[in-house]
Amino acid sequence: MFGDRKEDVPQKGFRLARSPVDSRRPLTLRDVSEASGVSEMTVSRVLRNRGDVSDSTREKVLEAARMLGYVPNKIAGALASQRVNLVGVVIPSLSNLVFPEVLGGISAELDDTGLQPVVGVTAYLPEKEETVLYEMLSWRPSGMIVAGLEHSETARAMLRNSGVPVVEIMDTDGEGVDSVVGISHRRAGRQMAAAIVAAGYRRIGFLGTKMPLDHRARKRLEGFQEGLAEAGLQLADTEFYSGGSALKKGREMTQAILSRTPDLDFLYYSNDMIGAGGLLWCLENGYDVPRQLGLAGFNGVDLLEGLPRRLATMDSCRREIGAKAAQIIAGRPHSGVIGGEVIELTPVIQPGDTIRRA
Amino acid sequence: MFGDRKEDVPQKGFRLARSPVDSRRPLTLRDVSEASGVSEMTVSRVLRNRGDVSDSTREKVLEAARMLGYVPNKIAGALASQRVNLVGVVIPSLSNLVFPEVLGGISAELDDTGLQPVVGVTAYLPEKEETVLYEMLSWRPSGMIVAGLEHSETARAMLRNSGVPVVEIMDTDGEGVDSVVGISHRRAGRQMAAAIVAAGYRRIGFLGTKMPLDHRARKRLEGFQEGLAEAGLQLADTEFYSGGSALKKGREMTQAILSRTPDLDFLYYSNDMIGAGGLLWCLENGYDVPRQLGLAGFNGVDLLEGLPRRLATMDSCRREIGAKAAQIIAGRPHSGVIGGEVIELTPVIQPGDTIRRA
DNA sequence: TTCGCTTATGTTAGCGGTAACGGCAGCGAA
DNA sequence: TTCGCTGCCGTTACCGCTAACATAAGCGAA
Repeated sequence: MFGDRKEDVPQKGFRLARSPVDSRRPLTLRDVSEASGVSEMTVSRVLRNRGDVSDSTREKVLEAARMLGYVPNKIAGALASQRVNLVGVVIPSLSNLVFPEVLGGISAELDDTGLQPVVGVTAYLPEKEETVLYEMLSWRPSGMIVAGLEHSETARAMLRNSGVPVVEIMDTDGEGVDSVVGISHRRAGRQMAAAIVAAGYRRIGFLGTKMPLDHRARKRLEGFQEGLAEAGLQLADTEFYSGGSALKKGREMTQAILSRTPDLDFLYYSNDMIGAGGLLWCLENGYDVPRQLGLAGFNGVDLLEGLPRRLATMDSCRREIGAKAAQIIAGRPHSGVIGGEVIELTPVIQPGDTIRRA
Repeated sequence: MFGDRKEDVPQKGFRLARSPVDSRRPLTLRDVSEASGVSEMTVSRVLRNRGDVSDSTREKVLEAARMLGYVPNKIAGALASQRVNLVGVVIPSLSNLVFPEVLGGISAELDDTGLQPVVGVTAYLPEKEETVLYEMLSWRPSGMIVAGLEHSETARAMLRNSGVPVVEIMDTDGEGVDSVVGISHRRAGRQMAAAIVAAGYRRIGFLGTKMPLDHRARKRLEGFQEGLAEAGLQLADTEFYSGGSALKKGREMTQAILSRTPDLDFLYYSNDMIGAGGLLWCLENGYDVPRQLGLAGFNGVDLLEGLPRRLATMDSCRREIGAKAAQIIAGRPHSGVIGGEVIELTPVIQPGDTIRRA
């Protein structure tokens, strides 16, 4: 009553600037506690809805907090409680459309768990991935969801030592650090090869973006080749490109490969976007799709629905992968080190209108 | 020498579990300091590259940190230093393609400032925006970049009281809380109207997504109508839709509006994606574009490059907006409350091939 | 030699919260 | 009345790190 301890005793440095009139001083629990006449601890309890507090006190505190416009400091809270409600999500790109969808699945699943995703983008660069992981782990998140299984040894070590649950997503062809949720791209490639061969196509070309670090695309191609090999076939031609508008690249590559190898009867694209470009080009240039020339992409993006003809593709279970990954993180009790689950989802071929019906 | 204080005196609760053999105990500065035989402060200095440390000591410390796989705890660091290297970025959606691009501009600009963007998505919902802002502000970021100027009163208050620099982006038609970087969508609409009228079109229809909360689209439409009014015209018909694949919606809406009002000679779409769908539909159905029927969209997404004909559009300066916003945040000295800048960029019409040449 | 300055390192006191525990009414049962 | 319990709230001791202030050694100049 005769004077609050601490607060009005000028201490040092910037503390001096914190005169009671200075409304720009950041608010703390103490301000709320003084305004409502209870201890900081009680305020903390009210704001976190934890422990017993009488209704009347609760009201007072909430009112004071609202009046002051108090926003709790999670930094302090996290340090004290050793709990952080963040989940790191590391993906190679945001412009690929596929990744925002995975993210959508994660967010939706996390929505009522109190956990919050924080996104980091690697641009397909291993060094960047290391930086992003380091940065994220330094915030001691409750979990990490990382795209792909291929990481530098340093990155793997960081994840392993971090003590937080890790889920590697999108790909199951390989060894994970902890849990894994995804599809087998190798198998996906084989499956598509089988379907194409079964439909009677024989002169098959592959078109992809030149991304040595897109391991999933690479595995798909490898699987595809294996699948062809089983039927005694091999790729008749391939075409790679990088950068730029995928739709446009799809056109250009298609023109290029068909003028180089005119007798191709099927084009397999490493993703739907270039596939769509290819499809548009083929239709404009009078190809009889799918009789004369079959086409297929990969991913099952819903952009395809607006195309003149539905491109054959394969769903890559993106939302579901995100959801499952989030479930694993959310379900894992705090740092209780349980073994890594591996969940392999099975993509389904959507034949569309660009592959001959059996 | 005779025994480390603290560490080997069992204290209480979980501390007991922290035996020296337990390698899963989280590492702290202390571990590194013990391993390298210097004080925690010196380790801290080395890891942050701050203050004078002899080369030999630096080496020792770095070696120890590497050996142990130590990752600094930013939570503690931030609390102690009152500095957080995070910038909150709040956008309505990730699947709109436009927003990842803004984000790209922000990231690129922030890349060598030590600052890191953290993304929050509002799904165009004001309540969700409040939650996201609250959540972000509770981490005391160095700045906030928020899409749009329309926020709930609560949200504006939070931003104002937060004491961090705020940049509202994408839109300059209205009052901002602090700084603003964007384009005038109203003016953009007028400008497009003027161009269309100048090209001789008179029976003009508008097609947009039914999103009452997409204020920028609304302002564009209002500006467009104003522009038409100046020429003594008004919209001949409109069509709205929501949800689903934008490309497909574009087709459906185009078909709908043209069968209802067949004498339209121009269709203005609220974004490029539905515009692209419309373009495909028109071409397939034998419309003579742009002679008989002109088309235009908005945004200037590079997807358009792959279309059979280049859709007329208007660049929305997305990367540049992101870059400028990031510059403001990065350039603002810590919480030095300087006045809010307003930067209005000027979008340029890209006539493409779907509007008659003057 | 002494002073003053620089360089390299350690010590102390928090940052703003929360876990854990303590204390004290109020109240029904023994 | 006494005990034990529950409901409510406060006190204390940190969480892991860094700002600010010692401290100590080395060295050239006065």
